[in-house]
Amino acid sequence: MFSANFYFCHSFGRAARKSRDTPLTTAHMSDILQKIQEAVSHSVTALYGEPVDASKVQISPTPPDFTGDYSVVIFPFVKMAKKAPDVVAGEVGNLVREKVSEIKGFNIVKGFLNLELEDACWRNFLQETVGNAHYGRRPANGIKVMVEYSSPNTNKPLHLGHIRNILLGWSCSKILEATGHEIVRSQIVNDRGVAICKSMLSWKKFGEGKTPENSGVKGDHLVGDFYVLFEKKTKEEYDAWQETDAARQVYEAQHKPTQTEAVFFKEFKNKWFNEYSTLGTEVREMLRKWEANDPETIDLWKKMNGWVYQGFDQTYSDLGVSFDKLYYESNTYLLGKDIVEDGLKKGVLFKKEDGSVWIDLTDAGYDQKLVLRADGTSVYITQDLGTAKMRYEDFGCDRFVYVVADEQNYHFQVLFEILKRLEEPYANGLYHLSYGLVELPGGRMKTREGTVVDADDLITEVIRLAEEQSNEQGALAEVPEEQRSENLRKVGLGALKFFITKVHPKKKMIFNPEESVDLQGQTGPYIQYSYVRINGLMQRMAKEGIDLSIANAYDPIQPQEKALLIALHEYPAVLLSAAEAYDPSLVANFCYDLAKKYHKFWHDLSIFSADHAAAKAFRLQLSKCVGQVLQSGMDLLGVDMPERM
RNA sequence: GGUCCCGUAGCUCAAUGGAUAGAGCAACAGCCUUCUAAGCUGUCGGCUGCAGGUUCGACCCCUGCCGGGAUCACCA
Repeated sequence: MFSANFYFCHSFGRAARKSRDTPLTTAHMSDILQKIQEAVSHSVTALYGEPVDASKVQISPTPPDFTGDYSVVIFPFVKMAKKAPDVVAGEVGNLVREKVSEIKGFNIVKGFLNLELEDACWRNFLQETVGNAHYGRRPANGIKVMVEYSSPNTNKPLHLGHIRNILLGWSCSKILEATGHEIVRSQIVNDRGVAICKSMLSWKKFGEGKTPENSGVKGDHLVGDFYVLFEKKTKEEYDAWQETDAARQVYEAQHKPTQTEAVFFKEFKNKWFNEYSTLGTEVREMLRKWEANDPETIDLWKKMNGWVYQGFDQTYSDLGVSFDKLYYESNTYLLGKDIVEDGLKKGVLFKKEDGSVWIDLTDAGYDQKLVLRADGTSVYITQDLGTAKMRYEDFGCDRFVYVVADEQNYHFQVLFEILKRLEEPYANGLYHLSYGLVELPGGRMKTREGTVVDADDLITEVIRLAEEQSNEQGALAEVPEEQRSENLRKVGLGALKFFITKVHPKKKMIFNPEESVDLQGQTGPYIQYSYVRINGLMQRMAKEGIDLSIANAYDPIQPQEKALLIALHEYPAVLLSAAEAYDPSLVANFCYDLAKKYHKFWHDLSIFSADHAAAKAFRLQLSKCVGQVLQSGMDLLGVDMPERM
């Protein structure tokens, strides 16, 4: 099937540059793709008389089944050349080869010009990369970005959904940082409102003085337990109420003909809570007292939120994430009114007869949206308008990334649109990193059905799985306990974090607690394992005092080695794409691909017992470089590498 | 109903508009006297939801359908 259009051109003019004695003066690998693009551009123009933008020349790694390192897509030039694709490829190939001394030869397959680079290029690339701890990273670009990646409520502990949110945000912030941005990591804590009041009231009525200290329950869980208890007590009250004469009268007077009693009372629950419930009345009273700064209520609120923060801090610390700036809703929920004032002045907003303030976004495909109630109090979006401005004033960031689930897409579209119309200076730098919800095999997680996967439980479980696996292997049997548990932590969390970050953010993901966090195959531990193998090599290398300087005498480079070199060479471009797309999954998939190639290399080729000293040195150097890049890439996902496993 | 997102192997996920759509899991069959087998190799598995269109070339872009989800609050 290849016979008609498959031929090699290796032999053209080889003699002059065949000698290995004098190393080629090559361009740095980082420049070579650009050099090829320019050469193609010039060649096409010279041959066919039409200008071609060098940056538009498509060049990509040659797929493994074909010979070559990089391939140029020739189809775009076929029309201007008025010749068959393979003829064009041959003509362009010859000219490009003359212009770029690093090209050893080329072949043509169905309109693809496959270029093979001199091994010297790759040896040089390895040498200049292996010592470079910053490989792939870019210098500061002067752009300041705030990433808000956690916005928990303080009435219950964090769950699996928060974990995806946190890991995505953390990873994005690391990727942006690596590509030269200055980062401010922020959290907005929803520390006020009716939810926390429910926990407070519940504790006050039924708590019997329980604290995290005297009960041994982690603070956020303790507060969450009282929230659940409140819901339970409310349900009991509601069930009892339904038996009363008052309930009967309400049902008789208000039910629709088609509604059974059960259906009616199910739908009536909110109304009942707001108008009939004793607990409802008490909790509203508590909220009122909070808003009135009642000292006793504020004290309780501070105490219980304090417990929650201790708990959150523990979970954040377990996940290895941190924040530069915390915002609290209790400080921001009144913000935004000045912006509304300003918007009215500018005529962007308008006031209805009742005094409420609105914006009309129907021309942008949205609806009319309330931004301030008639009584002058804020709604959700008012607050976000205010905090946006406050953040800008606090830090002067050029860009703001909100990591929030996709159920709030509409909210952010509207928010950004309003800020644009108000001509806020930061309005064009806003980005909603929207991600799909995490679902269980049976559907969404439901608090009421008790299917919520708790963050702390999950972390404990993945570490337990790692330990179980490790015990089967027995590899850590000799390792001191402290170091052992540290490695197991890294493996367990590596599995969890990789499992979550490898999925494209926009996609909703199915999380099966039984099966999802594998330790084999396309997983975090698979990648960590390749690092551990490399680490073993490095220790032995240090012990034996091996000199890597003869690596440059290695020849010829084997396909398994070339595959690694090409992958390593892609790394900086992967980071750039990931930063531009706010997409950690690109980095995750790159790391997996690199680890896979390394395992193959390990299996196929001997390292310490290589035939020649140069081969040994080269392979060690290559391994070291792979280890560096894997560590660097996984660090951007928040994954630490164990030394042993 | 309007708007937005997602439909790829039994399952979980990949694939800057480019070559024969790839991995892992599950199932089956192999590979440790050798640098850690959490590894490697092989077999099995597909009308990329359907139908058109644009293009030299479409999983990818456009249109229309069909499924699934989100959202359209003076909740956050």
